[in-house]
Amino acid sequence: MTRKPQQQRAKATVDAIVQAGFLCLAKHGIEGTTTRHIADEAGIGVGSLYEYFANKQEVMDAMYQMVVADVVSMIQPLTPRLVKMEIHEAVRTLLYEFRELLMRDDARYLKYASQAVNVAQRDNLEPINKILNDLVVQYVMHHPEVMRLRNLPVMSYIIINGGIFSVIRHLGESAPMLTFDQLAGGLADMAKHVMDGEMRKVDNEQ
Amino acid sequence: MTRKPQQQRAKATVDAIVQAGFLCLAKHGIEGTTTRHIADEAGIGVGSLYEYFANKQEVMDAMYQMVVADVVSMIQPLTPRLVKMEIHEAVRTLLYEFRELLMRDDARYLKYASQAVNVAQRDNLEPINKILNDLVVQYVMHHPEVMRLRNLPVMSYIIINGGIFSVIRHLGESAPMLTFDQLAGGLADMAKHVMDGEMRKVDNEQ
Amino acid sequence: MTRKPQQQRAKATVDAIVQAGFLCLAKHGIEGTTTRHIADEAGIGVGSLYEYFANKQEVMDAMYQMVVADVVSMIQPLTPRLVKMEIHEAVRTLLYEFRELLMRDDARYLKYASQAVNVAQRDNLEPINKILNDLVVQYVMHHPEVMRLRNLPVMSYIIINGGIFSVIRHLGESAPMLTFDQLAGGLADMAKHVMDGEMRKVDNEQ
Amino acid sequence: MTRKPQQQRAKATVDAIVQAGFLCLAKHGIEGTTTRHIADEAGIGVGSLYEYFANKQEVMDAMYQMVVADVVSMIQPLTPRLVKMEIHEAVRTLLYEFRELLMRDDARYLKYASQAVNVAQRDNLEPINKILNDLVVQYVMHHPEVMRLRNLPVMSYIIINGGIFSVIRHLGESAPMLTFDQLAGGLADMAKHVMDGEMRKVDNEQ
DNA sequence: CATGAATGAGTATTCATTCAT
DNA sequence: AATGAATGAATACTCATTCAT
Repeated sequence: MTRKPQQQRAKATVDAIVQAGFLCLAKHGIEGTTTRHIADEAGIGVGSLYEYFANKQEVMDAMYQMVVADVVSMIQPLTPRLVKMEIHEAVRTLLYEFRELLMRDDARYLKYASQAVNVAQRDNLEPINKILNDLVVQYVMHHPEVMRLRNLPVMSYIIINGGIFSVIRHLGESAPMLTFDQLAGGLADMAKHVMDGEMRKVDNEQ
Repeated sequence: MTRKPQQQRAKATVDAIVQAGFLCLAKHGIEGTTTRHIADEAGIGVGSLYEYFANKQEVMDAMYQMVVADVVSMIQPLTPRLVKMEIHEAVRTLLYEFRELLMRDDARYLKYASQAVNVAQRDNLEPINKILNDLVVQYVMHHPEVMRLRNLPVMSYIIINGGIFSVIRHLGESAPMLTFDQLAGGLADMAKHVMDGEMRKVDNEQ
Repeated sequence: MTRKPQQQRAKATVDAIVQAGFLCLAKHGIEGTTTRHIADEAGIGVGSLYEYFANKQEVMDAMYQMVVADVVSMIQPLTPRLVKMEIHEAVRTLLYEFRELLMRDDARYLKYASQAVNVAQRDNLEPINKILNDLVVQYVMHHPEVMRLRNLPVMSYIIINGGIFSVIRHLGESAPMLTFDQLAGGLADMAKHVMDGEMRKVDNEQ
Repeated sequence: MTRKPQQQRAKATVDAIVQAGFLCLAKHGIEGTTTRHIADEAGIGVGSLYEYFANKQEVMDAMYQMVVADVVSMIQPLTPRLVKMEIHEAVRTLLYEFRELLMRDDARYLKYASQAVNVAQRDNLEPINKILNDLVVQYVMHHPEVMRLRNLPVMSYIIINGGIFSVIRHLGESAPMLTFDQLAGGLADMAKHVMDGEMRKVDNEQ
């Protein structure tokens, strides 16, 4: 029977397990990670793991929640600053922060993301989508001229998804042909060009 | 010891196994796919599978080879036509063909791509990278004005990777908020904007 | 990952597995012995076997170690008495003790020895060789006249190896033409004759 | 259905299979030898193997028969010469011939003997026992004084079995401490000593 | 006669999960 | 609360044997 951790010690244990989960994933890959690995890495017995998580999947889920939460809490405090920036700088800033998050703690999250199966399937990327949408919305509110673009949702979708994947792929490359700065700059340029181009298109239509 | 299929019957068996591999992957997911599943689906005994493939991974590899080969042989004959098109139309055309390939046979390849772990890691996406590079190179040769862009490699990288992932993600969504046409159009627009924008930038620099 | 048995219960399990190993070898022969046989015979689940032994071979190795240890701890306490005996009696005594060990627990060790492949190859019969050499050395020290024999190493080799194999072979015969007493007496006589004969030879050479 | 080889070609095939059996045993060991290995080595298809042998065991049996036959046909023509020799020389000669047989064809028979499980059990070593008994009987007939020994059967048993095993063990040692010549000489000396000693005993008893 | 393709019962081994202490 | 011992269903893979061609 899973218990809600009520004491201080219990909370620490739960956390240790999730941390251990990331470490194991990085070490042994997703298929090579066993509950025993995780328990050992967390410095507890297997039995104890099952005191706090009903099964292995729940540990994975907790890891996922943590990734999502951390992405959200990276973007949230950043938003006020981002929305005031010009698009080019905003994109670059966000990407650099994103990279920092992915590389933190021995690239824990990058490795997680690279391993994570079914990326395409998960419909519960929602919180991240939501915060990104918020960001877009607020950005638009600070830059009223953008509001005229009809294509905004499509373009956001592409830039966001394409950007995320390009960065993950790039960071995982053993012999990258581009520097990260080139990539970030390129994505930022692209966003700028798209905005300018779309704007111009709207102007011409009228 | 793996045997090379010498008789007609044997060739058919090998093929049936790879086909069954795709089916099983779609049905049970990558972790849920067992050698017995594959053998059953192929209508053969487990032993027969091992007559032609040294282990499970080799079946997976054969599937991968087939995907790569099919992508290549989709793009190759298309190239002459694409290079003559204007960028916007070229991108849209390519994306529609790509979708057709992904959705073929009950979305066999789409499901494969969605499942494929470590997509980011695989450095042996090479044949596909190569054919896409060829396409870019030939496109440039037919559109000399593009040659002036310094940013070409970066932009190709982003559009290609971002585009592939956006499409896969979109096709896998159960409740997409965009139509495929919107997505393809968006990517095409984006490519156009980037080209125009970069061009303008180069012009201004001079 | 193999675990070291820490609790009392675990130690008993490890022992039960090794015991079961001998039983299975006797019942099904070396090729017919499966890990499941052993686990069943030990009254445990297969998984438990693998908690303490990395693989089947390790169980076999543990059995081997036990045989070696038991042979050694049969001879060791016997040595002081043997070295004081006359050669004929010493050989007979040792052989009878050896038989007792081989026949113990339903001839567990005899059956093991009969099955043991590559007996000839194993260079790690060492502990047994060592204790036997010790025995010879100590025997010589108590019987200084023997020291004159040049041939000692050769003769020991022959008597020891030939004796061991003759006894194993004899005990395994379904319809032996000799009694064990005849065999043991014969080996003892032989040792005596060899000693006397070699001694005489040395005398004549001088 | 197994067929008796009636044609010339068929006989050659049967022989090739048995030869291949020895080769495989030497290469892969007894547990690593598969019917496919044997068929491949013999240069035929698996199916063909089963045309001549009902199952794998029959191939092994044929190998065994061949070993036995070869041992017998080594000793048989040698017997007339051996019986005329003095005991010491007879033993040495026989052992050297035995070694030659064991080492022939890349130590094929030695490896077979080292691998052969259950050596001790097989009661059908008979043909070899018989020819050796014949040898002893004929030897006695040529050396009438030996007939007085009561212990003859026991001593033969020990010398023969002990001798065979000592030689096999010695030839298989990677770092032997004795030369073969020392071993053979030692066994010959031993036989001589035993005969002399027993003779003397009989003399004293009278 | 010859073959090699097909087979599937059988084997070693793993690992998430349970539970007695 | 914590643990580690026990478990057994599940999995990848092997190989003697059969049989259609």
